Amino acid sequence: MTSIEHSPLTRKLSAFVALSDVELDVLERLHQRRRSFVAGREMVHQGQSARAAYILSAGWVCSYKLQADGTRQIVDFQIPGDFLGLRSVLLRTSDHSFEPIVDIEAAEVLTSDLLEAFAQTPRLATAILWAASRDEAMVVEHLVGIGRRDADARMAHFLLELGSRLALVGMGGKDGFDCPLTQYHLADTLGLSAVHVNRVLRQLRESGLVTFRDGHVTFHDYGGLVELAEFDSAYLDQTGPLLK
Amino acid sequence: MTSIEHSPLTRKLSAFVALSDVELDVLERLHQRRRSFVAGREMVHQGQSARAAYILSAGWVCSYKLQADGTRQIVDFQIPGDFLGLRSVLLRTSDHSFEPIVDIEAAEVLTSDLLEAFAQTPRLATAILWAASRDEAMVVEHLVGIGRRDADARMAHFLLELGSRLALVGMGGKDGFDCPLTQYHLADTLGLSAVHVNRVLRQLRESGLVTFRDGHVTFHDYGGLVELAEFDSAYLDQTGPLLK
DNA sequence: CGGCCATTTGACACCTGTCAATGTCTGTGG
DNA sequence: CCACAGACATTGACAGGTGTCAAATGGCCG
Repeated sequence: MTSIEHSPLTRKLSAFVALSDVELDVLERLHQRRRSFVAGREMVHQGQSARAAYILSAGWVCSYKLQADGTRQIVDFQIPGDFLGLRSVLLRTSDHSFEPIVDIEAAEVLTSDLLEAFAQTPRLATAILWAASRDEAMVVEHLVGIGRRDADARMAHFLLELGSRLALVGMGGKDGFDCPLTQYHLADTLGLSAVHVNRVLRQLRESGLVTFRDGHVTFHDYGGLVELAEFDSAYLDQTGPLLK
Repeated sequence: MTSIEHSPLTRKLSAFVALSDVELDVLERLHQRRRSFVAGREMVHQGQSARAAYILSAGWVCSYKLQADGTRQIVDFQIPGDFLGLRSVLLRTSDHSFEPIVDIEAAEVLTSDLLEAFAQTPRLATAILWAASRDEAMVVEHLVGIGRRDADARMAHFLLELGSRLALVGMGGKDGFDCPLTQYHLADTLGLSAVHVNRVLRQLRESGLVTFRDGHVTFHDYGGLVELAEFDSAYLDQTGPLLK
């Protein structure tokens, strides 16, 4: 049905697996229970046990961990088409907080509905688990970035990864994308101070590589960025293990 | 059967879920296909698609990613009782390499055997997935450590976490544990240089907190270390979501 | 207009990396 | 038994990347 306009999640999964009409239908039905959250107010606090998962349909969210000394480390961002708290419902775990960066729209998915959908359409289950697995690969890549790349490469890599993810749901391309993040978000993501983030951004801009300004990221020299970041999108692109 | 001596994995899972005799039996049967690997020789190279998973029964392994510039980032360690490449077989993903740190003993688990075991004993499946989920939480905590802790706290946190994990399989306690890692391993894990690792270790030793020497870690002031690292073992201890 | 927030910039300190040399131990071969 | 090579650990000197502190700028909104 509605082959005209699909949800971002559908769009993303379809890029990797050809889903049947039945599967598409089940997938769309997971989006029924719509909810909204306002920017800035924590959706889930770390340690709180999750009741449901969400499929983000509009807006950006970040997941992070707070430390006793007040600093925070952003672990990941969720953009339209991403699951939010998937693991937390399958197994209560994943002890971090979620905060909408802008006002968001999300579909609430009850554990029971999800399991039922999985039972009905195993290929859909595999596709969703593939997506979850890809999220994990991103966390690992994030770890590598913080551990072994200097600030410039880290920033470049982050922007490239974000661009690729957004492109997958039609929200950007090799020329750039809209981005509601502040430099503080970038700092908490990359393990830098906000001041240094600003310096790095200036340097990347003055090198003619990329501009981050007024809520928009513009790639001026995509190839140059890729080289600086040693960006290899294999961990994002891999066509699923399931294309049977 | 053999209620006398269980495998480390059994021991670990039993700390969180009371497994029935049937479940214990299925679990032990997963250990039938024994294999050995020698220290230093890469078991799996990143990008290579995995045929099977392993349950480590003796020895230490590390999983890491190599970068184009030759540096490496260790993502995680596997100690006895840990799964190795579990995700890689369920879904081909998790693009990193594995290397035994010492000679190891492992049980090879074919995907089919694993799925069959899961089908037979759902509670066992949940327990194993819980363990996998805990591994993920450790990666996240690792990320936080590299991003937001200074070298001293990072080292302290790492040693404490390792100690807790080992204690769970009877290989250490609050006084210390045997540890085959070199300072280079620590450096590649914590995102530091080997030289700086040495400085940090010296400082921790001279502060009377912990000694790392001759393959053994000795906690001299456990409470002090916990405070320095802001170590909160909640993400390790959480009793499963499944104790029904 | 007057706060408030994000951004920007400069000065300075310090944590950490790099380079280079030395020490220790182990295993190997003469 | 000794000489030697190789791996790991240790140390010092120095440079540089990043954090911190402080202040100025600019946009947005009540």
